[in-house]
Amino acid sequence: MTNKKVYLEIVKQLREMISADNLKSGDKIPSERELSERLNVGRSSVREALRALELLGLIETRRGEGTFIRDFRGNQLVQLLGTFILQDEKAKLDVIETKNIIEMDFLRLVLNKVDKNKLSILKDLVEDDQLNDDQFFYQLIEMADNYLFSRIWLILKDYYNSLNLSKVEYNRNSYFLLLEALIEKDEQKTLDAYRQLRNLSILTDKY
Amino acid sequence: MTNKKVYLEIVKQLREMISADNLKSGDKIPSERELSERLNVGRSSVREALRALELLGLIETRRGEGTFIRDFRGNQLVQLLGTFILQDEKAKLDVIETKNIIEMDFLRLVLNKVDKNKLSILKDLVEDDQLNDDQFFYQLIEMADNYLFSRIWLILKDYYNSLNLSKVEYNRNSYFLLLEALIEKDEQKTLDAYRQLRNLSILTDKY
DNA sequence: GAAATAGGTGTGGTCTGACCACTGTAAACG
DNA sequence: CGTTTACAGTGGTCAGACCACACCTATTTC
Repeated sequence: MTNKKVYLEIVKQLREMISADNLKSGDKIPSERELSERLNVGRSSVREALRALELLGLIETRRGEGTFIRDFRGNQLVQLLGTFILQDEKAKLDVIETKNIIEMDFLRLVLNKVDKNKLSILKDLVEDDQLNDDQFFYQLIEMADNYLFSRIWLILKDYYNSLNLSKVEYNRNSYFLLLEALIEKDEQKTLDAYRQLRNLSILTDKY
Repeated sequence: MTNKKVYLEIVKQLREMISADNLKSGDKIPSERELSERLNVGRSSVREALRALELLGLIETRRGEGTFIRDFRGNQLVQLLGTFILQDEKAKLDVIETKNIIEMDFLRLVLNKVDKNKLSILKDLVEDDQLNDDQFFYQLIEMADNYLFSRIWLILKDYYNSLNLSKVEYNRNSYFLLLEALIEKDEQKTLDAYRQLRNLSILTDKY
């Protein structure tokens, strides 16, 4: 029964190894040759496993040095998938809609954790034209303090920007209104300000 | 300049090849040996690329037959990542919070496109205990008609399930309340019903 | 003639050995 | 003591070999 693929078994072994030795990001894992010997498999099989994990962004290899565990949290794999998937028109509309929804979500999150100081600083930045739209929302999303959520937004942002939509010129005033609404902790007003910012009306009636 | 890794180049080539030939899921891609020859690289490098894509779930290989493009939609990569990544507690909380937020989002989406027939059918299914929680929400999310959003939820669901949280026993009644609220197009009532279903209260005050 | 069989071909799966490019370090040198 | 050099270890790549398996086809068998 040579049923199971060796490289998958190696992936599994590696996972256990990492867990057992409590390895963290930055730590070195055994060399390909050593793994090959220890696990009684060919080096090519080890490499297949490592390359797969590398593409997933779980490890990092440096020639002449070795293979290291990576900080998983920036899983770029979704972007990889994105370039494979996003194609038809409906998908584009979905991106736009989803991005808007997510942005409203973290506006609500921010409402719960309003930090007037940070918002004030942000206001100054807008005043000095220091930020573009992405950067503005990135500042906000950081306040929401949810890493996973940030990731989703970052990916959506990339998707969105890759759509090459005609850029709408926003006026600074819209951002001010939004920030003020946040400071006032007024959800309705905040979301209204957002809709105005994005020129939303019909489709997103409830949003 | 042997800078770029060959296997990454192969991944890229494959992507272009798939795009150019308009290959869809189920289609066969050239054999390892043929790719090796056509791209002037060693077969082992081709294999490294293919194994990586396989682990990502983008292709499927069948010994004796060949390598085929897979239906991307079934993202099993999440499980892999899940077991690798989700470690610290904050990350887990983020997953939970995010999943809840997303679910509320598509409840709102559904509110805009209420289809009483479908909701009625869903009600019957719940009545007959045909669905578990995931399936219930999957039915709802389909009504929201946003593929990208569905994908995000599916991923979150997988993450969530890989957390191995103690299962809360939901009672059917909560689902009924939720469905009724949807049918009535009452946003407040819908979200309240959802919170009750998930036993949310404090943290998600605004939600 | 139809069905069962055997063989051939093509495919992925794995291993081995070889060589290259690069890094870090210890030994040799000045 | 500082600099240079040589070497060992590591990842990167390739070529060739063999195995296991799936499929098709020609042959045999009934």
